[in-house]
Amino acid sequence: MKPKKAAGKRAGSTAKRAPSEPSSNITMLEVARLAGVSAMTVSRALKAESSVSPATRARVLDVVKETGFVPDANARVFASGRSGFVAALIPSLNNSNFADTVHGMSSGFERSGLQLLLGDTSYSLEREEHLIGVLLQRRPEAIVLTGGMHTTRARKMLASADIPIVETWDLPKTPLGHVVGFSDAGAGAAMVRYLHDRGYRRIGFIGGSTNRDTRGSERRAGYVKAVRGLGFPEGRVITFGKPPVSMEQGGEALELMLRQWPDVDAVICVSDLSAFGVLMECHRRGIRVPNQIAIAGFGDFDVARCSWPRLTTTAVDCVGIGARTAEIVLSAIEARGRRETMAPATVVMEHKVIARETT
Amino acid sequence: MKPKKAAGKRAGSTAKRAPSEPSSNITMLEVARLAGVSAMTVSRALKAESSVSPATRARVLDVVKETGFVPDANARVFASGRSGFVAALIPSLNNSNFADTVHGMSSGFERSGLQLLLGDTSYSLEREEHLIGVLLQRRPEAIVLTGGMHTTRARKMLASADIPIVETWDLPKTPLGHVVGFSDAGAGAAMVRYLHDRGYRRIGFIGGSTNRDTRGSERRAGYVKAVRGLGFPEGRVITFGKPPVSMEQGGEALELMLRQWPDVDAVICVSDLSAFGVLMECHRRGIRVPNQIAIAGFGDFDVARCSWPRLTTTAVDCVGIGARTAEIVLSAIEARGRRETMAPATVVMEHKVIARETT
DNA sequence: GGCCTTTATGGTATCGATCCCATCAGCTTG
DNA sequence: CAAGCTGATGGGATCGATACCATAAAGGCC
Repeated sequence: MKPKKAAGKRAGSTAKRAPSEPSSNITMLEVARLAGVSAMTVSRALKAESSVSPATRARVLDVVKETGFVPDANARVFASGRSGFVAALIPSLNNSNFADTVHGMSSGFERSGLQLLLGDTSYSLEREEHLIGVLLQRRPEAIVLTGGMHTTRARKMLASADIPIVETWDLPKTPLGHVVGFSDAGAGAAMVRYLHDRGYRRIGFIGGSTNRDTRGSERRAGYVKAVRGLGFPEGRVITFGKPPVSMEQGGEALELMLRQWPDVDAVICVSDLSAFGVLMECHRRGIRVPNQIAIAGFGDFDVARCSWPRLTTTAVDCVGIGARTAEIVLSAIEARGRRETMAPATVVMEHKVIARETT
Repeated sequence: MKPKKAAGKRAGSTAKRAPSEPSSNITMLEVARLAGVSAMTVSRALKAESSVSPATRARVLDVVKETGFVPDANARVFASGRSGFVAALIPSLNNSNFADTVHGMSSGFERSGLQLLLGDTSYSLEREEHLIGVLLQRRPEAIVLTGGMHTTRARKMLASADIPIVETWDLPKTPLGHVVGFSDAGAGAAMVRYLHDRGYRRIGFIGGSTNRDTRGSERRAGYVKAVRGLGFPEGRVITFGKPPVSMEQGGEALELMLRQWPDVDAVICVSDLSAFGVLMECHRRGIRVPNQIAIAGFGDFDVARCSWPRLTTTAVDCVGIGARTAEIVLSAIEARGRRETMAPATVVMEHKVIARETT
């Protein structure tokens, strides 16, 4: 009744497996048997740099090819203690900026064999907390977060997970670990200064109505501070819609802006998407851009580079954020392999105003 | 020397673990010991619907909370034979249409506890093949592909994996399993007919220069066939750039189109992105849209809905593709749980022309 | 040629949770 | 009140690959 491991036929054990067990039941032991070696040797033959004689390796790889054996990563993880996963949480997959960062990361992990385990928080801290709980069960070797705002429980879970953490896009005041980000407030302020230099004086801001998007709120805060610094006591801020603010909402926000401050001569938008919405709405209303109103966005999306007229925006190296994050994760994991702990790194990325035709 | 499982102190075993082993070493057995029950009871207490007395469950959950115990999904997978993963391969994360489909899927899986394991093929069949090999090692319970084109080796791997397969977005002639897609050729043809009905006669097509994007090629094929059907022997096709064709490339393609066929009165673009590029280029050149040239896109991206003038396009329910795919995957997995095999399903989604201001 | 080092390989325990089966207490039922 | 049933719980085996250690074989050196 008890098929021990030495048994050649393993079919008997399938009766005890879960219903979803695939019928193709080729294991490393089976491959080993067919190649006339031990399971250990098969394991080594499948690793690139381990010590197996060329003849043995060839024989094993032949059998692997014949049988179509695919090693079970779950068993590997279980035995080796290394999951090969890096968990990454982003506010939205459907955002070119974050997609670029994901791309930068995944390119960076390509050679190391690490695999991204993605989670989409929909800009919600509760969803982030939930996803952290779920993803940590997979025992990722590191975790990458977007932003520096997290629930208390999330922070607790992250702390006890005891893995390298990278917070991206923001520059949190009390980082959980490593940081690769930039100053949104600085970006907001820089755009105000740029517009002021170009002669604009009645500068408004259009953004989301809640603080769900902390990066957007920071940009707004930077705007407000800069405007005050220039001697205009009051910011002309229109907050509209739940983040992320869409193109359409940008157009609607312009309506509100013009009603409240008809004399506005420049509008900074929380992202290029809303800026584009504003621009198109201006076309519809026959408002000349930039003569009557100047428009600036954020993010240097394709649509900003290609619109007519081309949108002035703030560019951040989104792919670079991902690439730097991957580098840090790799170093941290490597350090851990040497039983060392990598000192928390903070990488501040640049943001720069890209002056185009709308200002 | 051999600490058997009955031993209370488990610290001795850590010396044998891999270097990356987290120091927080709380296992289910540890929780069980602290709660004064068996590991099995802890396991049951953590599952919602299993038979544990309320008192015991409460005691166990208390200990879980205190210790911050996070169950190891890898061990669970290993013991239960169910990975809880569904692998999904998409051509590009940085595409609103595919991101929508991913969103539809992940919403559909939300309640079942299945987790998406995403791979980005960059429109490359070789990368797809590679990713299939990598992802299958994680023993996903189902795999979702985009399109019906796959390498021979990929097909072989998928067949021997013996899990439910869903091909999305296309309608492959020889499906690997289930299908949730629509007819790109039909969409291309429908747009030609629509433009013809509106009185346009010299209709051109702008798309990518290779067949990497099979969906784009299908749309083009549908266009060519429809144009011939209307009695115009030659299509006016500009192929430009490697897919996915960007906004900027759309503008450049217009240049080529006008040089080769200056009399073109309508342009169908392989996607809204290139259509938008064409539209903006028209603005730059002072070409009136739709009076001098009509423009149609594909995909009903935000930018089409919001541009000035608004872009005529073909809408497909991208989120719906994901949602239906999730339903099918869930049914197939459930059927497999009953040791049945679900008959291959084919869901044909609708596509419809959204007439707007550019035509 | 004997001794030591290096290389190739096998044996065995092990990771942590779950499955199957056994058991036992407390109830119901005729 | 015995027999049968249901619900709660524990025991032990198990999933598949890898770490560690042992050992055999091959080669180098004086």
